[in-house]
Amino acid sequence: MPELPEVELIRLFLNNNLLNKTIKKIEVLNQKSFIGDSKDILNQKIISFSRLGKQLSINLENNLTILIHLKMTGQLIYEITPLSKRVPAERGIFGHSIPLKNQHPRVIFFFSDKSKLIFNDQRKFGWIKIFSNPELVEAQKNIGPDILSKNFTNKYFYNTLQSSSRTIKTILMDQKYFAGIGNIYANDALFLSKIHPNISSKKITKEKSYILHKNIKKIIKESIKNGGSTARDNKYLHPDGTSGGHQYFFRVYQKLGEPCSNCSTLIKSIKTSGRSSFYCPNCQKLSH
DNA sequence: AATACTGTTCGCGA
DNA sequence: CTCGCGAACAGTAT
Repeated sequence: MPELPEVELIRLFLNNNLLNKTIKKIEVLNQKSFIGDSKDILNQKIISFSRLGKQLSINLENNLTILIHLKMTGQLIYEITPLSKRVPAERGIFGHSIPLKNQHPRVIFFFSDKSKLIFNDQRKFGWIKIFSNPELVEAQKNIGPDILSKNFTNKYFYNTLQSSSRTIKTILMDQKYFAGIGNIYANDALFLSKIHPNISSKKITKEKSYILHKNIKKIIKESIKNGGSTARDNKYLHPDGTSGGHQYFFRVYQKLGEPCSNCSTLIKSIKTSGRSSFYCPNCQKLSH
């Protein structure tokens, strides 16, 4: 479920709450969700958190990394007692508590102070893997520059778009080119840039590419400020169980049949290599 | 009741 | 190499 903004918010939360804590116990409730030997990370202190695109790294004292991918329905929920010790989430102005029902715990980490981090994952697509440094580099070598990194330059962006005739939305969501964009932010960034999702990537002009590059960064940062997107069925929650607020600012994503905020034409939905694309047929023409 | 849909990515075969 | 499509899985909506 989560894209870059949601994973980044989780990273910030965990950095505020879990830094320097020691892993005391790990319960694996679904074998498929945890790859590696949990004994390797027992009694290890957490020294930092990092992120590449949608992947979250928990870096340990012994140089091993716990790499987490939440895929469609993964959640990380942090429970601590007493509650008063919890540092609030950075969740924007709309955050409110969501009752934790229909959870699907797959892996639970217990820490020295009795707090615990629960990995929920309804559909079991997500995973947690243990890596050494060289293994991590190898595992991430085919992932493109993170949207928020300085390597995500305008020039690299345009050159990449020129390199393929697949649809622009497919390219935006392909993590080997740029890391972090998923279906929500691809839809809304294309709308803001007045680009049809199914136009051939190499047909994007330099000027349009510049606008799209700017809008991608804008919308990703905007979502982080708004606390990320808690869309259908509360599949994204902050680790303290509160909701995000960016869903109230969706432009076209899941807005089928609603009027375009720009011209009031009704939003349409089509498929782009198997995924739903939402767009305004008036603002986002096929022939730009 | 059966089918389609869902915030993701990987592997297969063309 | 590139591409599109189904699979991995569980739940809800039509």
